[in-house]
Amino acid sequence: MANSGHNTKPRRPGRPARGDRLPDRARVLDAAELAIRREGSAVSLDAIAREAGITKPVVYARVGGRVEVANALAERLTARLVAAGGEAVRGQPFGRELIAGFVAANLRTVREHQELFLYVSGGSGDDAVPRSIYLAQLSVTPMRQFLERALERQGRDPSVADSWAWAIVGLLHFISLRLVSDEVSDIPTLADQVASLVWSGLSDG
Amino acid sequence: MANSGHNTKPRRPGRPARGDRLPDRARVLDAAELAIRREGSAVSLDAIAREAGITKPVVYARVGGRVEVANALAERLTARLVAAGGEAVRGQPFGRELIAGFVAANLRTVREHQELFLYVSGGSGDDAVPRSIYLAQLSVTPMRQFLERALERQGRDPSVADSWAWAIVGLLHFISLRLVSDEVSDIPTLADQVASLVWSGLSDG
DNA sequence: GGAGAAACTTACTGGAAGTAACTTGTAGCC
DNA sequence: GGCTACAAGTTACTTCCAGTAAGTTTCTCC
Repeated sequence: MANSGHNTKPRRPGRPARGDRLPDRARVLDAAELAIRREGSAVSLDAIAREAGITKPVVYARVGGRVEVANALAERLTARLVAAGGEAVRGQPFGRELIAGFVAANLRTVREHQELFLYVSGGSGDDAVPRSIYLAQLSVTPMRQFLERALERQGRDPSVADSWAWAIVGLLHFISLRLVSDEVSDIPTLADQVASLVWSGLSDG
Repeated sequence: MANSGHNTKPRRPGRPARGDRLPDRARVLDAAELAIRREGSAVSLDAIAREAGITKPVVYARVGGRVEVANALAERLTARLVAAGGEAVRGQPFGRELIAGFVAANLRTVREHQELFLYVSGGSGDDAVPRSIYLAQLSVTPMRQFLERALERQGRDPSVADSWAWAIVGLLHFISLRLVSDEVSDIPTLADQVASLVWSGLSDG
């Protein structure tokens, strides 16, 4: 991160000399995450650009407008969530424990990236809902595949996997919201409670 | 609705004659719903005011700014959702059928008020998340009470009711998102699939 | 009947997204 | 080697919208 920070004096206009390029897409998104951490989820594009040591049109060139920035960050966050969840279930036998571990891994990841989570799940702009759906779909796909395999191993009908995946992603989303906003802080307990619902359901069997 | 419509010529400034007041809070919110139906969830406060036949400062006087309008509409929508859900479960024996009916009632209500649903669940502004939480809490409270009673009747520990209520509300929210955005249209099937998850869970017992 | 409050409208302010216009450096070409 | 075209930036503008201040009319009450 050669040029990060907000103390860089404004460059003269024009193409930079000596072939040195300004921050690339990944750096801009890094800076965006930093700006969000610093200023919260209502951060402006100008602030993001400033954090990256560049100006707004460069953000547009590298990533795009508000929508694209938010989508790109949503992809990053989702990738981390999927990775953490996958890590947590790898090699575990299918059962309540696995689900609790999966939920806990998700919650820990969300807490690590609280402001980012808040930014991508609503952030600002009129497109919060389309983005929510986009964000959700990124999680839904691996979840559905996982459920399909699990259901097939159980000899049950896998056609519900898609609906169940959406349901579980939504469930996780709101539990995460509760975690980052409310005063609920005990992740293991919370994860266990959620797991008990998803595993056994409401029936008293 | 004496003065609704957008074709009213602009009044002269000043206090209206003959003691007739302009639309009250409820009328303004009615107009807001109408404007949302017409212009979608990115509607501006000016457009809402115009729809009500008034001007922006009156919206501020009656309801408040963007946040307050969105919250007020969220309360309305939630009230309808809670009413529809309560109606669906009244007198029914606790079981999978009841859950499916409850979910279906929710989904039908959301579909009736698609744009309103999209407006309150993200709409615009930086406060989408606080509002999501507020909106959720309105649903969570009755849901928690219902679950507490059900769990007690089953002789189980009711302390999970709060987490479960959040989980179920989130689940419903995303299933609703999927309904209004995706091409999923068959509410009974969807409701049944969701009910099967919430009732029996993932365990193959 | 006049002063002050009440209930409006118009007009302004400020911030942020998105874009046009300008500036500087580089590369290819004859 | 100079000239043209393009590449890669910044500055400055436009537009839109939320929120608010200032102005206008009517009502009320002494």
